[in-house]
Amino acid sequence: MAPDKTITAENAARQDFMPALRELVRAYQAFAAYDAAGYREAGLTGPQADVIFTLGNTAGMTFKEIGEKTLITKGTLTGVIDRLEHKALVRRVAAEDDRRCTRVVLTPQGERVFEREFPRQIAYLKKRFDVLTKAELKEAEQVLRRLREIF
Amino acid sequence: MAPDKTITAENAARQDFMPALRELVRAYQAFAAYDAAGYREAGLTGPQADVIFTLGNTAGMTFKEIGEKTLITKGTLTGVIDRLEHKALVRRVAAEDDRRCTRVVLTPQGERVFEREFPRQIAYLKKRFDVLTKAELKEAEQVLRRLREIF
DNA sequence: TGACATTAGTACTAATTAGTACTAATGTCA
DNA sequence: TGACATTAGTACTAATTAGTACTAATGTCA
Repeated sequence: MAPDKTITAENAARQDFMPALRELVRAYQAFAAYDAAGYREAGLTGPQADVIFTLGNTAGMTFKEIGEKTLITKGTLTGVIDRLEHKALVRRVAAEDDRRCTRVVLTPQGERVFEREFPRQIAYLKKRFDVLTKAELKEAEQVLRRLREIF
Repeated sequence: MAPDKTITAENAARQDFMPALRELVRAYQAFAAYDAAGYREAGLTGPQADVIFTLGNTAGMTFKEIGEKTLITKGTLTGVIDRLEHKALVRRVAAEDDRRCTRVVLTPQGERVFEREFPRQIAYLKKRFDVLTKAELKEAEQVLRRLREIF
């Protein structure tokens, strides 16, 4: 006879996959907290840093493109770009070819922030990842890709 | 001679650890999106589900304890508990021993939501995790614990 | 006892988030 | 051409978030 596999409020937390799930959440939260501490010192919020780092070394992007890269929905992006524009780090430029689109471009001041803060943030993250071997990094990449693919 | 390892805006994105980092973020985001679709159908927001699921099968917890379990800061928690109280799913009860503390307890209605939604959400997640073998789950758990520990 | 530090929760702010409704512009196709 | 669908961005809402300032209660220690 197969054992009863009905999930109840009592046995739910003891499913086989729960330890892996818990560690996924914890690992991400640990990373996110460390990451946030880095760009907060630079005076940027998470989404603001994300947009600046995405626009760096490009000729600008439309709202749609920025949203696809950063996973910020367009409604949210309006406010984020508003605040970056207010800080004079980006400009809205009308797209020449499609008048529905707005291109967002780093200002010279925004480029300076990118040139300074992006390498600083990467170096800051590298301090922690440096304790991992190349084999560990490769294994993590593969395991995480497998996890992503199940959704 | 050692090669120049200075991180610049140009080479930052090509650091060894970037693929693993990218996959960590993507795997978590894929999980979070799937998870959110589950409890949204139950009429709960993420933090609300988190609190209900944390309080289930307990005699209630203080704000401090709930915050530690869910990683919701106390300022945020006030509003989350307000809304759950407004939905009549939890009650604030004065703690007997320490008058600084408030205990938060599921109402009978809140318990019914827990009994119904917690197993449903776990079963919903299990559908995706079921494609992984026990060995894959174990490897994921170990790799993710290692990642968490570097922060 | 009384000064001082600590702890718990609330009030408030600015920013973010997902989502809906909307307008303007563009594309499709009979 | 003209109806209709699609696309891009904005306006708005409710909820969440981290953070600061605050009050009430408690603990510590001379």
